[in-house]
Amino acid sequence: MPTSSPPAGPVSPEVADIERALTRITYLSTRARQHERLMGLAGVPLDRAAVALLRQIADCEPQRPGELAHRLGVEPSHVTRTVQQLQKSGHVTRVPDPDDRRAQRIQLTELGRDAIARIREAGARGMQLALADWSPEELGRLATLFHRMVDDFLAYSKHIDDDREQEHEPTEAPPRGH
Amino acid sequence: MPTSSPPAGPVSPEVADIERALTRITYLSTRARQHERLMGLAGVPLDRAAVALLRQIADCEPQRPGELAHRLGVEPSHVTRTVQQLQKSGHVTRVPDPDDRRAQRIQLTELGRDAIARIREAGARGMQLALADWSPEELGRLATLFHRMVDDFLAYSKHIDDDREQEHEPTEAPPRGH
DNA sequence: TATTGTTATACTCTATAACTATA
DNA sequence: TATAGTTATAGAGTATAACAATA
Repeated sequence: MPTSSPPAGPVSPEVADIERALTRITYLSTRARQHERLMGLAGVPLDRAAVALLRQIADCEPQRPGELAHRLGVEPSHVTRTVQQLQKSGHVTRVPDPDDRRAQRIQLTELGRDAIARIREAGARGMQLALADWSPEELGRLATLFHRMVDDFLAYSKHIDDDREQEHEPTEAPPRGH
Repeated sequence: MPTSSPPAGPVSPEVADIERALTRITYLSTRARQHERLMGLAGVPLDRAAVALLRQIADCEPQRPGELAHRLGVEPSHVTRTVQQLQKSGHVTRVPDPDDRRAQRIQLTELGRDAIARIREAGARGMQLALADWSPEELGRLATLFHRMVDDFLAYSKHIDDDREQEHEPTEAPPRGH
């Protein structure tokens, strides 16, 4: 089994460019300073872990902890911990899962809903200022392309995970090819 | 001095959309699992902190530790620590700064140069696969817009920092306009 | 027995504070 | 005295491992 797969073909310069830009902005935007600035603007005192989780909950609630962990790409124990904090601070509540008594679904409170709205608003407002020179058409094009890129990344990532799962599971059907 | 600044105007839906997509991909791409996968593909055993620093060094070498810290948005002590690791592992060396004997500039070794090339290649290759359906024109448009977005973010961020500095420093010249 | 979630623990990454050396 | 860097320390964020409860 070849561990370090050999180069398989050239990479387009555009993609290489995107890769650099994305890693750069990714690192910068996850620094503590940046986070503090955002929390200051939003008037919300939450740490980074809590914000990431709260965003995910807001996207589709009520959700089970396991589902949240999966979507965020973190371990379930981390979700447990962070949910407990958010519960103490009054940003989320738990409601029993009608289908499975092992689980409890996580739901935003009014405070949590308000917090996430402020955070998103503050973040978007900062971007708006940074991109003040852009025409509405340019912004629209970027939004469309970027959104599509993220969707494709997520789909590809899911695809990879499924493949990896198959490798470890006993194959039910005989493997064909490859 | 108003601490929680009141809403100052509407945010365009496009920008709000970009903000969501960016934070999502940002969080996911900085998870440990994702990093391990990348290192596996690249055949390079480096932790996240080391990779971030190595990328920055590769962008413009040789650089002083303070400059690296500034560009990465981290504290100088973190750079010190990470450079020491990279030096032990043979990815960077230090050369005396001719202009300032307090500092030593950081430079990639052959191993370091190779490592960063592999990492970038592996990252870009993964993206290429995820975006396999895109036409070259679409990729080009995204690359252009995205690159410009990142540049504008950096410029805006610098602008903010400068303003903050001025607030704390005694003004030397009388402030004119704004 | 398998799945879901939690508790306990440890490790990685990064910041803060105190210190050193040169400017 | 101010600046650049380092050392020492601590904290936040997240993973791993062991466990409990329900399916």
